[in-house]
Amino acid sequence: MEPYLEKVQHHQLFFTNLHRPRQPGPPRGKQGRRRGRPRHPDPAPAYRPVSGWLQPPLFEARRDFTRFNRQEHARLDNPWLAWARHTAHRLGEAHGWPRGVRLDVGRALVIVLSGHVSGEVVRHSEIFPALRSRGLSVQRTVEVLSDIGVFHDDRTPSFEQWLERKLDGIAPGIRRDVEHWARLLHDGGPRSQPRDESTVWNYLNRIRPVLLEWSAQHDHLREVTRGDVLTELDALHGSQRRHTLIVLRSLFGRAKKSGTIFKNPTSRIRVGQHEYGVLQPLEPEYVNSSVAAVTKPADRLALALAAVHAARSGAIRRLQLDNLDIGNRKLVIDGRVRPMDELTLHVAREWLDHRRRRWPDTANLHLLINKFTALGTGPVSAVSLTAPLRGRAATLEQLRVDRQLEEALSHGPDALHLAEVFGLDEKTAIRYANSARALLERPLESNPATSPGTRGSTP
DNA sequence: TGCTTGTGGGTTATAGCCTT
DNA sequence: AAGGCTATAACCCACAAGCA
Repeated sequence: MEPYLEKVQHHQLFFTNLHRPRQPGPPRGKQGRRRGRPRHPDPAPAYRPVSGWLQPPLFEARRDFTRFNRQEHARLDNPWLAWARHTAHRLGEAHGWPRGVRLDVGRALVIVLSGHVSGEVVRHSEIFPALRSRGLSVQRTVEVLSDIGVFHDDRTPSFEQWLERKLDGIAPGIRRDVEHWARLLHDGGPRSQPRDESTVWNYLNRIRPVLLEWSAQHDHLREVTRGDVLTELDALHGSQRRHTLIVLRSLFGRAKKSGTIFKNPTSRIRVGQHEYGVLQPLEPEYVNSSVAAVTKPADRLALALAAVHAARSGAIRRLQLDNLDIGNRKLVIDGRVRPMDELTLHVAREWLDHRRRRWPDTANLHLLINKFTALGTGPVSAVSLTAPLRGRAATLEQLRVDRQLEEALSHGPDALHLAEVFGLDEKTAIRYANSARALLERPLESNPATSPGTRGSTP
């Protein structure tokens, strides 16, 4: 055993009792949350907390690691540094960090921990400028520091910064209720589940123009009348109107519950049923253009999964290695077992070969990984999956819709069959079946303007 | 070991559609 | 009716690779 390990193990005991962060914090909704990254300007980078926070000791001066000089300041015998290097080695092995990353983390730890003494914590704001200017990975270093329990994350959560920006300009009396409502949506409460962050973004963005307008006329939500709400709604159409009403209902419902308003001005205003158009099949040339656009093994596999198995991009990202059973030619997508066809089998083999060659040591169990996620254990981001088909008519989602429609057309418009094959909700399956029926009745009529395939793009 | 650099891919914000 | 998911664009970070 290397000499420093003995010291270090002593410290480990000390540490586990005193400084190791508590178990991961309260459950916050769905898995696969993204960890935000610092955003410029540097001094107050944003992030989303993932686990318990350590409180920093009071009155501790902020250190300036940017002046660190290896010759002058390195103290390689510091036991904390030794323990951290040992931990980095362990984490690196476990996650298959490439040589470059391991060396970088090693250098970063020397900078941060050479002068470290017991009881101190290392703040994100202290190390970020020093490591960034030297091109060292802040994220991997933070992983090691967190593991040995000396890291304090002092970044402001990105949600807070976002909320502050969005509440700006709203009259104080209204703002109080809106802020309370938004926080409750985000964090959850005694009788309220925490919502997905994107839901909160959507909600507040949707009604912000309305709130700004009301801020000019009213001081408090209490003064908003049913007439005010109707006026706002009259200016909107379609899904804009639907959503605005739904969100206002959510806001006023909360305000009523907490007693800040007496009467809910949105009650008994009908949202109305959403009219769905007939789903249109994709033109073959759109599909061909997308197929031609994907050249990398991972993208080809994603395309096959969407186009053949009607998998949603979220489901593709979540796929684990053991969801793929090459031997038995089976595939498990979101819990549904599907037989694997020739094409999928082929691109899957291609990808697995590539994956093995490029990241032989990765500890990530997800089927699809990239150079970032190979170092950790999370899924790839949504963007990385959808980017190759950006700007094309046949996106992953469109290919998926097309596949389901095709099944309905070739197998007959049978909702039960669709629900079974693709695991669709009954209502959704009926919608596909209806579209198929409409298309079968008038197969020659096709209007590209209403086709979902043309959404957001100019072919 | 340390420095520079190109770029693949990540984050954020927003609108619209899909699912339950 | 409510909530969640996806596509997209702008912006920019982190990694890999090359070199000294």
